Amino acid sequence: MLYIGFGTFCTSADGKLTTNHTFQIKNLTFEKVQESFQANLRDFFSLLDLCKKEGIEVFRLGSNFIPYASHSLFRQEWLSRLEPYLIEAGDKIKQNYNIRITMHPGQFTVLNSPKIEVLENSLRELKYHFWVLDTLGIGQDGIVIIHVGGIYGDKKRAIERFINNVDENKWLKKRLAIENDEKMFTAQEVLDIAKTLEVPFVFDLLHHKLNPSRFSIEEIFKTWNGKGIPKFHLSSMGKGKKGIHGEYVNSEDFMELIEMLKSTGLKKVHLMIEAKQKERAIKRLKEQIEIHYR
DNA sequence: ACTCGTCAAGCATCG
DNA sequence: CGATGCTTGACGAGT
Repeated sequence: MLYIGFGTFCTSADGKLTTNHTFQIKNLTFEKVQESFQANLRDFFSLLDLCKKEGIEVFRLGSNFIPYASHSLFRQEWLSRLEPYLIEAGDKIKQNYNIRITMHPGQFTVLNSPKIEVLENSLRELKYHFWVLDTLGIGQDGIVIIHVGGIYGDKKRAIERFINNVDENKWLKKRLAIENDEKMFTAQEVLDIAKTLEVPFVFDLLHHKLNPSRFSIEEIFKTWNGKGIPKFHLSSMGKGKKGIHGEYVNSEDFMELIEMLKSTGLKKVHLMIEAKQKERAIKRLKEQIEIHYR
């Protein structure tokens, strides 16, 4: 029997709670940073309460948790001033919640770019994400997920560059995880990279359907050694253009993923539900699954 | 009181 | 070669 723990991210379905409070860069001061951060921290705990109530086992913290933390105008001493709040928050999480915390930097984080400044910015962004999780005292299963990046006219070299850049920054391997995307790098290609680098591979079913390849599902599990319960992304197509996340998740898409996983004999997986209706989508899916299983 | 365009960042694709 | 989509909250300008 396969047990599934569900996950949600960043905000509540009603839009009232978010860990992405921010402001415009032209207004950057420590006071503005602290103001947004405190709002994010407050909503973070409300969201953790919501997860507890709904039986949600994974939460992805928004990248704007500390706005502009990797920007060149952001002073490093500001992080030290926020550190005590994060340590306190981390203790609270450990005491009161049993939840996995992960992060997922935006599309600007590109580790295989041929442009040195893009790579440097990406490393700074990842360093910030790692610092947040480290300071909160999050364990090894607190992964930071990114995509492989661009192709730049030569996919083979783009992959080599990704591998070299991670190898030259070994600290990345502590939390880095990589995901297949809907246009460029297929599940097969990302899985190969993950095996080479010994970082976990996060399989996204919707991306795989838009950008298909052949791969072994058993190989995915091996990449998770020591990095917690294998994590997958599930979403359904929204109306209109392809690639847009739907409001909810179809139980057909869920069943498709489960069929892939079932044969492997795995006991437990984490399923990040990427749907606009967030916890409501999880609730609805759980109700639909009950019907399927009975 | 509201709607609308703009904002740190990268990439590929489309016209 | 310039605009657009990915994604999302804040905010200032305009109505």
